[in-house]
Amino acid sequence: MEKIPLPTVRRLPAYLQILRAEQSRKKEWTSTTMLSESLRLKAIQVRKDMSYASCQGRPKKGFNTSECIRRIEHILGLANDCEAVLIGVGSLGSALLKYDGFSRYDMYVGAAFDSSPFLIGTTIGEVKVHDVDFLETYIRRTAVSYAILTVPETGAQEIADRLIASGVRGILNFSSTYLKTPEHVIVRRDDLALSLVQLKAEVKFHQKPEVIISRPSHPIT
Amino acid sequence: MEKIPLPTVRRLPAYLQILRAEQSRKKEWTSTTMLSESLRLKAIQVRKDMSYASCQGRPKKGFNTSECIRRIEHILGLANDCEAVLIGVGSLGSALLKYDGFSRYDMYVGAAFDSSPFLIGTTIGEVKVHDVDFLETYIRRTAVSYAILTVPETGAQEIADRLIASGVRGILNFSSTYLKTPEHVIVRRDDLALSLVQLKAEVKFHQKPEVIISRPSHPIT
DNA sequence: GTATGTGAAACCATTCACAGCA
DNA sequence: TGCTGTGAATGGTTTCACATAC
Repeated sequence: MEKIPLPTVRRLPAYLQILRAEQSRKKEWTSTTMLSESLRLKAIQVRKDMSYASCQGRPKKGFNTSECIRRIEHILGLANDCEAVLIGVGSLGSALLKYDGFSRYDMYVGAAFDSSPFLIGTTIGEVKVHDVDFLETYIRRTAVSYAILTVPETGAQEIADRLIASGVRGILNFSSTYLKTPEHVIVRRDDLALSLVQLKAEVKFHQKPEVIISRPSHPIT
Repeated sequence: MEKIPLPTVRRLPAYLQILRAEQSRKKEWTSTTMLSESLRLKAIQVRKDMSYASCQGRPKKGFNTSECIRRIEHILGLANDCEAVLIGVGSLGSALLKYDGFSRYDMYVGAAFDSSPFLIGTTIGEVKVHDVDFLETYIRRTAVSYAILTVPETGAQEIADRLIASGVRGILNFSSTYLKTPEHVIVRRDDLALSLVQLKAEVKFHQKPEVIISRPSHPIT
């Protein structure tokens, strides 16, 4: 199989979303043009990505929607349900527990953890909140590989260490901390403030580039 | 002034965070080594970024912390406070209103908007919730340039259109919708489910690359 | 004609190698 | 020796040009 560039892999979920929408509208074929217009990407890039993903289309028609969906789902490993745990049931943590979007990619939050006696035992958005002392036991028992970290900054590193020691391979970190983790663990940092300031910086450069930045091809928005 | 690569611009806020922490610890000088270890970046990359940002350091000492902070703040345009509005006071919207991290980058949410009579008039985390009908008036009056969109998918495009018509230049979109926007508006999409599935995909490729992906140098985690 | 497919070229970012300075 | 600074080389991604299929 061919080598797929990381940026391409990151765009695949976006294609998947559009393709699924097309499928639910009973469209058998989806063209590059359609995908590129929906996602604001250059048509040529979509075609190249499809080619990397070994999706094959037909001239004049486009790509077979269902087949393409299957290919992408396979590459992303979405075939079967995938559980994540969430640690830190503050306002952001609670919002994520109520969030229903994860199922779009066949993922779900199976359990939440906190140390507050007021929260332990409660259920938020169908997810039960456990005592954080139970964290290691739960992860080992269920062999969960992914964790969503919504704890205050000060506790983030400690919890991360415990997650990793218990076998977690991927951490979605919403705290502003930069976690120290071993090579084999992937951390993705989703810093809300950072998102906003990056947006601001890009707007600034876009309108009056007193500092000139390159705009090779912006990521999917 | 020199052209700064977009990836560099995106790393600047991270440097800023570390530099500020150093400053508050009264460290006059900050070295590349220190920055690179904190952020898990290669030292050479940090130096190159600093060079792009026209920060100049001294051999053996490093970079002057305060001066470097000023440079980066200037490039990112953080000099003065910057307001954003938030639309959609659901659970995620509320969490963001209570979130106190924006001030790290001298930004704040000045007003929130929703259509629910139960929310209009209330104050969440010091931010007042207004009737969404008041949106255009508020934006025009205060000349706000940034908006955080935490509305359900179905309403996202309509609100975006109204924001843009009122003069907003940057939208932080938390809905899963891909917005159609004119060239001059920057949209940054922060899809929570997408983050998790991207994390999963990267973990998958990292452990058993049946599909091989390139790993040039991952973004800051 | 219209849309896919692919090797080559262009472009951008990262890394290297080595220079300079305290 | 330890750290910054920079032009050149490398590596990866996007884009182009053109071939191909219906």
